[in-house]
Amino acid sequence: MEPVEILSSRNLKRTSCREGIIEVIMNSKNALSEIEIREKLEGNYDRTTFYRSFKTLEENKIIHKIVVNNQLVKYALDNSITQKKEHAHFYCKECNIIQCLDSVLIEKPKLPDGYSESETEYIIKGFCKSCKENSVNH
Amino acid sequence: MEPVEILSSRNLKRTSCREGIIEVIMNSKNALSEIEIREKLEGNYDRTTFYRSFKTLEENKIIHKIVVNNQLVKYALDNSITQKKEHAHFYCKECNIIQCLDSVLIEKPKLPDGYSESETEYIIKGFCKSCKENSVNH
DNA sequence: TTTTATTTGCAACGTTGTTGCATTTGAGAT
DNA sequence: ATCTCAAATGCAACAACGTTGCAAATAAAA
Repeated sequence: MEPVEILSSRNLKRTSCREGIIEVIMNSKNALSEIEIREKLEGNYDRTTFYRSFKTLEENKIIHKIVVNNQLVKYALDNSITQKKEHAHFYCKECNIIQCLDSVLIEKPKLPDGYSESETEYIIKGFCKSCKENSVNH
Repeated sequence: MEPVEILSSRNLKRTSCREGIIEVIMNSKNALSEIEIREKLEGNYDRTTFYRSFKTLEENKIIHKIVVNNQLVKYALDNSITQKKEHAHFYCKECNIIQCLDSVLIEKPKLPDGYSESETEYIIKGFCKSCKENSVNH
């Protein structure tokens, strides 16, 4: 599915900023931060526009925000686009990459009586293979 | 265990700020934000001191930082103090309270070959019982 | 081409968190 | 009780992240 189709299917205006963000995220294997997206993007947009675009895309379930910690936020395509099930993410503390752990699924947990769930974040932090191999302490 | 004992067991200087933070967190049922802790604290400390105290307490596994999202961070006692197993947390989007879900344990996930895990965040967001009951749409 | 609601860019602002440095303080030694 | 010194604190300045209001520009439909 093309970025333009995704936008129009949600009745969102086709603007180059939105289109570009979707395209960059689509073409990336891993989740990307605001800065990483801006670097890969053609045009030069104001930070405000960026934040508002992210917000719109998130509200319309086109992208998904992954909060690694209070200082690092990354974005990936929403499951409704990728057709994936709810899954955990892996964050490498060395190379700062986030990848989907498609095999670690998030199951509906048993909540206390009367509680309801809307979203769940499951982030596993550690070191990826290449960072461990290149590390000094082995 | 008293705050003073906890500090000395980690070879940390006993300062009123550290002691106060530990005490406030100990006496709270739920995780607390920086502002909530400051409100309940006797003395008046500089924000810098606060952040450095949190950092020290976290590094020494006395408290644990729970990142709800990029704008909200809360602190709770570390599992090494509470003797609890790794568990998920519930965040109510209405009253902003975080509580431990002691019954939702975090199991060691199967990671790709060569990967290692150091910490895991599992946060379930939604609405708690009293907020759902008091809500308009029912 | 005209119209209109939406989006963008800019300026200003608020919050969160960090750094460098002088001063103060906790805690062990005297 | 006092001295000593590393460690902790307070202050000022700064950087990054994110938001708001408003005028100008633009997408999309008439």
